[in-house]
Amino acid sequence: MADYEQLKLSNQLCFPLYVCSKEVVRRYKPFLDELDLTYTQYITMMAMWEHRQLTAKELGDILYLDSGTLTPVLKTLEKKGFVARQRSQDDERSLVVTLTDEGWQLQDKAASVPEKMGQCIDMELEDLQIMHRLLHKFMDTFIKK
Amino acid sequence: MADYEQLKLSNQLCFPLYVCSKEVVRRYKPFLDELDLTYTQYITMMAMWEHRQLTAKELGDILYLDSGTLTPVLKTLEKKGFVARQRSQDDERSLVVTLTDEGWQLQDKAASVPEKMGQCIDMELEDLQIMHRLLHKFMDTFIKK
DNA sequence: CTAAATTAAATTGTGTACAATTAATTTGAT
DNA sequence: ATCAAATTAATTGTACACAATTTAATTTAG
Repeated sequence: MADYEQLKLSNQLCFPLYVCSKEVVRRYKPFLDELDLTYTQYITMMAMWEHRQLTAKELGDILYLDSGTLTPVLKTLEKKGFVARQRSQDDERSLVVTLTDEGWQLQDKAASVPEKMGQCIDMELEDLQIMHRLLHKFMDTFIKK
Repeated sequence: MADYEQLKLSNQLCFPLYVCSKEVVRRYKPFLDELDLTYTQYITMMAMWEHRQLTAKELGDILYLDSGTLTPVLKTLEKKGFVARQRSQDDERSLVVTLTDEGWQLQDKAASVPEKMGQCIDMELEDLQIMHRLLHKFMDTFIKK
């Protein structure tokens, strides 16, 4: 007789991870709508604000996204006027992404988003800190090649 | 001068949640390929194995998915022969989902997936347990209406 | 008792995600 | 120096995910 206990959703680690992730992204929506950004576009902009200039490859490494996802996201951000895309002069294979003035200005509007989000999360700070630490520890095990 | 420190990816809770969720789902893939299931189809089957019979509404409540996602997933599972879909006799609005023999048989093949996944995760059991507990605590704050 | 409100699925439209492939460029080993 | 191997984006195809709308059935209020 097989042990099906492990097949229950409540015993999985992945399922609550998947649900919490989706739920938090969903709660960003009203705030990100004001910036005309989706969540994926938002984290892309966050990486750009922090690094000023990145290749598509570097963005993919930072965001854990491949070109199949990033290419359309970057084209959309370009269309919205927040970033510029141009081939690297050193290496024609590379796509260099930079922020436009409008992209930089958006950072001001975005500055209040983390705090607003914090108010949406009904959990003790200590628990959030532990979760933050464990998730980063977990991420560190995803040895990126 | 605005404080942009909070806009760094490393200070976010959502970003590692989002990355870890995607990575774990990605690691399920080789095991789920053997069952001819995607991750979404897998958690749907897990709910069905646990509850034997559910309406689409109940499945959505359990899996935190809406009909826009579930309808095509259930149609695919029906096409693969794992579930049957039929209207409730009590309430024609409701869609009752049941498992086929093949759907039940799949549970045997799926029984080893959780253990195989456990071996893929390079983190101490204690950390995983804490994370599990905190994620469930977090989920409990998503007061479902 | 019936019109209005509610509920449940399905549909539509947009935007990811990711695997696999393709195309262009660069690198490296001989 | 040269060509095979590696690297980088882009493309293609499949499958979600969710907001918003639509359609049909049921419930509720007056």
